[in-house]
Order: sequence, then C-alpha cells, then structure tokens
Amino acid sequence: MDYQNAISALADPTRRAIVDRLRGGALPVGALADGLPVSRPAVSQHLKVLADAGLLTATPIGNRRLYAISPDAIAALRTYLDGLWDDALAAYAAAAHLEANEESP
Amino acid sequence: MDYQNAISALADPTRRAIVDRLRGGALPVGALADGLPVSRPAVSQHLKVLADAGLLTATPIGNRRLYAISPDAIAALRTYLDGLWDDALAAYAAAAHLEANEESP
DNA sequence: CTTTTGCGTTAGCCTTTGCTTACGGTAAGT
DNA sequence: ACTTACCGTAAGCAAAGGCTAACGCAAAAG
Repeated sequence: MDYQNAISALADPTRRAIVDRLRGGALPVGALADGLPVSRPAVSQHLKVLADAGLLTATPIGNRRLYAISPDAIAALRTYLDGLWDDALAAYAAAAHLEANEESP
Repeated sequence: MDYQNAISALADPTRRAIVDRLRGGALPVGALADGLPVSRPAVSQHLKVLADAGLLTATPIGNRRLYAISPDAIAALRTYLDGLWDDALAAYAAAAHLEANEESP
C-alpha cells in the first residue's frame, strides 16, 4: 500500500531510535525525548511524520499523548520487501543458469 | 547488520525505480537511464549509493557495467522488519491485555 | 482562579542531497 | 590511429529536511 511513506519515515536515524524505544510498549512524548540527543519539539515533529506514514498511533490520555507502533505499515513494508526478495532470487538464479550454459560450446 | 544504509538508500523514489527496473535481471547504466526522468550521471550517482549500501552488485562486461540486485542487503532488511513486527505485535497484545483488566474493578 | 505540566506548531537557520553540466578515461568499431 | 559508445567523477546550484528557539493551548495541580 503506502509503503513508500513508511520507508521514507524510517530512513532517518532519529526516527528509527524513536521506533526502537516504542518496541516495549507505548510511551508519552516526554519519556521519548529523554535519552534522545534532540529537543522535545524535534521529537514531536518526528512523531508527526511517523504517524502520517501509518507507523505510529497516538492516543490522548488526559494531559499527555501515548504513542505506540502500528503493525499495519510494517506489514506493508514486509510485503514490498518479500516481493523484492522473490524477484531478486529469481533474477539471480536466471543469471547463474545463463552462466552455466556458456561453458558448453 | 547494515540495514541502516539499505533503508536510507531505498528512501529515494528514483532509487526505488532503479531497483524495480532491475527486478527482471541485470541491466547496464544506459538502459537504466532510458525511461527514467533523470540524466545518466544522476543514475550513476544513485547506483553508487545503492552499491555502497550492498543492495546492488556491479560486474564490468567489456565496455559496460551490468548492475544486479544483491539479495544480501534485502535479507538484512527483512530481518530487521521481522523483529520490529514481532515486538509491535507483542506490545499490541500487552496493551490489549491491560485494557481488558481495567474493566474488572 | 492561578500556576504548572505536557504537547503541538511556527519561523528561521543550516546542513544535506539530488540534479545538471562539463570533463576524463577505457573499450569497441572503422 | 581516429573516432565513437559507455561510463564514472567533480563542481556548482536549488530544493528538501532536521534542528532550535519561541509561542500558544488544554488538562491537571495548588
């Protein structure tokens, strides 16, 4: 589906660090900013990009907002990579087959 | 492994178009540049990025250079995404479990 | 009601990056 | 040997992207 935005979002190292921090479960913005080498507004901007890409979901809990990983976009990425993987292996096998035929005059 | 460079390389739309064109098999630079909306030197620069990321292999055949998809970097990307997928599902299940417990006073 | 906490948003700066133009270098064709 | 393909690289430029500082706003705390 929209794997293009997901892969662009995961290209930034800071955004990958944010996603890695959410692997254990949902976290508010302040807890995410602590430990990251950037300011809290920067984290907020990254969270917007990740949420727009479908990688994250935000649930307002009173004063704060809990961000969690959404499996949907990850599934789209895996589908794209699986197709790329299959085609790469097929092209690799075809090339090896051609090379083997060149040894027989 | 080196999945970080691979995901950064695939973030660019032109580079994804190049990889898609190589799904059927290896191609020289000129054939890749034809059909793409950028010039040949731009394609050459993208090929360098993709090759440095481990996504492509270059084999000189006489005057030209054949570029083909290398399955190795794709495997590293799939490993990363599989781990992310597992953690996302586990966190999702844990959150659902917590929510269910809040209905029992 | 006032203060504090927790976030999102904007403006502006600065670095990164993708593109083109121009050039150099090697292999094939004549 | 001379020309013609085919390709990589360097310089230079315009666009994109990430960061900080400053502001505004809603919910909790007092």
